[in-house]
Amino acid sequence: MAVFDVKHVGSLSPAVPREGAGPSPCSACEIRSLTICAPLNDIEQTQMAAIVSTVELQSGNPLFDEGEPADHVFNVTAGTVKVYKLLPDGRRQVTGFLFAGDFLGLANQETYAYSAEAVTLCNLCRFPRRKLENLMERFPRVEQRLLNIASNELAAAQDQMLLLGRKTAREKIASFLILLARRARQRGVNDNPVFVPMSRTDIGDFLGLTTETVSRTFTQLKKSNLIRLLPDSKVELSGREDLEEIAGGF
Amino acid sequence: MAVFDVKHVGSLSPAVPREGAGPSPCSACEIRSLTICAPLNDIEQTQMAAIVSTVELQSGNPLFDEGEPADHVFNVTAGTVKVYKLLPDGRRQVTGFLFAGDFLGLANQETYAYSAEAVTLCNLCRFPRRKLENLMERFPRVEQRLLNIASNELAAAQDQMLLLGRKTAREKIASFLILLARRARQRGVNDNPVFVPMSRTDIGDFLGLTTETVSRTFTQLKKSNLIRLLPDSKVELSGREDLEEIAGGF
DNA sequence: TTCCACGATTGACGCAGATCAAGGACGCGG
DNA sequence: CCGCGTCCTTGATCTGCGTCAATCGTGGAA
Repeated sequence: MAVFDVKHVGSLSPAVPREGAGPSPCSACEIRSLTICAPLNDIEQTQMAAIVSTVELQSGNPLFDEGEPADHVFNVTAGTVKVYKLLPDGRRQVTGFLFAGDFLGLANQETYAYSAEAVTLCNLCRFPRRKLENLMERFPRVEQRLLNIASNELAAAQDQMLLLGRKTAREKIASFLILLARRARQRGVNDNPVFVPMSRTDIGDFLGLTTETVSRTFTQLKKSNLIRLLPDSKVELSGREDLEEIAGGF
Repeated sequence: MAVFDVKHVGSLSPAVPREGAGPSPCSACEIRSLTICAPLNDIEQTQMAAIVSTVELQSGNPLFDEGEPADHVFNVTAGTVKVYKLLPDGRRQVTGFLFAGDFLGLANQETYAYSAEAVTLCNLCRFPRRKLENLMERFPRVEQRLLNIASNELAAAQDQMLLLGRKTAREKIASFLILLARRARQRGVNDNPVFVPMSRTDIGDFLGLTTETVSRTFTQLKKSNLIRLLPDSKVELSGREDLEEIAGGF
């Protein structure tokens, strides 16, 4: 059973003809500067468009699971995705949340090293890995971009290790809120109040805490007048300076 | 004050002439297959040799500190290096231990995102970052190799997040010993008993534990007859199967 | 509107690992 | 050979967070 819909948008793809004969939708992509496509010129972009399809994923549905053949890589264009790893007994570690512009699926083994699942309704661009690799041989700038992305992710992973290994629950939650705000700002989205679409359980699994501790810590920060919990999963960072301080200057 | 010695070994470097007129020392490099130099042909290797210098670093000395201009990248050729990040109050998270063949210094900001320090007496190859970047433009295989390395590090970082966020002290220590053994085997080094050159404090800072807990957990594994502590920082993995089981199949 | 299911919150209690505090082992310099 | 510093180990105690258990709030279905 397919849990997501796929549309082929590439001009070379016969599957689902797009309307009209205009330029590929990629040329109108509003978040291109955030994506793997950022460094492409018009000609290169056309060739990328030829191998891309789009995926819509309902909240809670898996994109892929750890251990599956890593046949595709993705770029999130809308919504929020979580990626996570599991221990044999079911303990979960969310290793990241991905937003519009973020890339995922990088794997140099033949299988995905982690699972990915939609936190909200999502749209993604999907690239067959083989075809993207061929394209990279011809367009080294894509490879450079990918290396750049990987370097950034590595730096973020190290920050996260510092958080997981050495920060208290209060520091973890403060860091998390500041992180979400920064990522929102990067995307040009309102960063205060910040949109927090994921559940307490997901937040706990990201920060190495339980849902109860996440909830209690939110309450505690609320009582300290550092945050306010607003409707629609929004959190106002009332004391952003203090939160940054608590987060430990990362 | 310089805390490490540098020798220029490149044939184009006038600094310290090497003996004789033979091929560059890189051609005799015994661990090339593990390094960034693995994919190079003879011509490319000569050009890499032209920009490399070697560094010897005494145990305990810093290679670079977080925040310094990231002017060089390195390949460890002998010994063990630790990389770590600090919180403002001094809490430390060791994000990795590096052995012969491992690459470090990748940064797309202008400064290092972490500090690096010798755990044992070390030898490293040092490449000026600018020059390596120029070389990468001409030899895409180096860039591919670097992307490959970054992907591997990313996968390792995700494993480590799972460990830090969700494993118990016993599981962490078991995972750590198995990790060291696997890395030793990769290098073609004896993996049982495994050489554990780093201090209990360093291990604790890597696993998100205190030195006391590390020590107690070693004792506990010893009493369970899963390991034996041998002289010269060696640990025999007497119950390797069980350790793998405890580690949680990573 | 009511009912139901699921996530969030709060409380009571327990425990894994941190903290505080002594020793012990070992290597190194004199 | 001794003295000293550093790292390791072990013990006693403490505590932050996990666990277990209700209860609350909310949104969607009928």
